[in-house]
Amino acid sequence: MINIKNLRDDIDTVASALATRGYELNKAVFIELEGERKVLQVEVESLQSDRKNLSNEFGKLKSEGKDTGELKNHIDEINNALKLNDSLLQAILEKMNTFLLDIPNIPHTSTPVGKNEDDNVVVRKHGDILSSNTVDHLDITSKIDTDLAVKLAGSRFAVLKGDVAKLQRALISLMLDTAIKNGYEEYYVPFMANKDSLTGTGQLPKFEEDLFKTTENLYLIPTAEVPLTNVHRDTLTEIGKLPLKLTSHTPCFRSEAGSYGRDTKGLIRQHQFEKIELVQVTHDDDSMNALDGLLGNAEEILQLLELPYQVVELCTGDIGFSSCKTFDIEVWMPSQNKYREISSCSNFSDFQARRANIKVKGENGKSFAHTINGSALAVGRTLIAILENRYDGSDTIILPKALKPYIEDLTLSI
RNA sequence: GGAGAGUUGGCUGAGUGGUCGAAAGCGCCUCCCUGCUAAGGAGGUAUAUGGGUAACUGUAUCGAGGGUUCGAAUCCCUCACUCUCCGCCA
Repeated sequence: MINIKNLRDDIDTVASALATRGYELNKAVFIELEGERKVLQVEVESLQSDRKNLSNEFGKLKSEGKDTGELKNHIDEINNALKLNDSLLQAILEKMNTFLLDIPNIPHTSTPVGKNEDDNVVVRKHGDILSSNTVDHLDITSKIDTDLAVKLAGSRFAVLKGDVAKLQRALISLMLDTAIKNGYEEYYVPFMANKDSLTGTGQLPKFEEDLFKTTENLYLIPTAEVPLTNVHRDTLTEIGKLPLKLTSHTPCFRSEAGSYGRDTKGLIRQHQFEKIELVQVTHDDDSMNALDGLLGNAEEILQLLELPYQVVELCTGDIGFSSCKTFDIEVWMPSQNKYREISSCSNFSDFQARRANIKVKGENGKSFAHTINGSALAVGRTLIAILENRYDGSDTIILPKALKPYIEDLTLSI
């Protein structure tokens, strides 16, 4: 949620910043709602004040045994006016809240201006593309079985078997241990989240259709960002204890509504996938620094796994709803002959903190924290990147040395 | 699933119709005292938000929502959550 004060103070600046990300702020609606709000709020509060004073007087008269009839009539009038104005005010406030919840974060000034992903900026490339493989991961190994998953659940699921299932487990361990080494505390969290949590991180109310909802009014988490960030919902943290660094491995569940026909084959886009998430809660001065650090933590995994990748700075038209600044990491996918997203690292500034009430206590009082997160990494995509980049036509794949502590035999049967 | 108890400020915890934004203690801040430390003394210390250039001042908030009442932390109803016991269960 953006700060309503920014809208009151300088709506034109906010509107033009939001326009760069393709959001058209309805200035007329805001100005009208704000004008009505002000008048009604002043009226309601003044009536409440009157009632309070007169009620005290009423109590006095009563205790002195004096007549209260006239006073009661007066109070009744005030109450009637109050009831009317208050219901009008509540309606306005609700409209205003809906209006505010719909507004995305304001892009950071450093975010390149652009319309869509074509305007994203490649920041750096790492690792040489050595593979000349053109074979897709499903054709490389029968140990990723999507037909079987259709029987068990439906499309956009996968069954992993034998060595490939074991590889996934090894990757998870490597990623978690690397995160812990980099100072993140490991969490095991619920894979379902309530409405408050999902509103806190920004998935609700606007993106409910992207989520799986259970019969118990809980939602399956679309990313560990949700539980990890909400660990600190409604908390006040001493500035000296920042940054808070959390990590968790969880499955992620996404309905992929509206992505029909995209990436229908293989592990790229699934209803369920494993991910290691990094989350940081920082002071507002420090969040861009922290984002760089977190991005480096994610890149480290790709370097350990010897996978070629590039870092892309997303433009204003492509950053997510809650983000003010995002770097994507894209890994080389030989069968597609292009880089594909394997991590997305974002600074949310105080957007989530404001929704989730995450505060910092410093020398100059209390302020909203800044939250940052990123994947390190999406495990399914990492797995197929390893298979595809290391496939040489034989019936085995030699795994990168970094996995040695987690898998006894680096020669994988496919 | 059955029965019961509970939800008050950063924390513990009092408070059954008005003078309660709320006792007390802890914690925290400032000052005093004491050669350090510990102990002691005085004062201060919730959040959100409106109006105002400001000084200042209004309002709301005792889990959430509704009701009764001139007036609700307090009475009534609904809901959420937490805990205990029983049952079931990995």
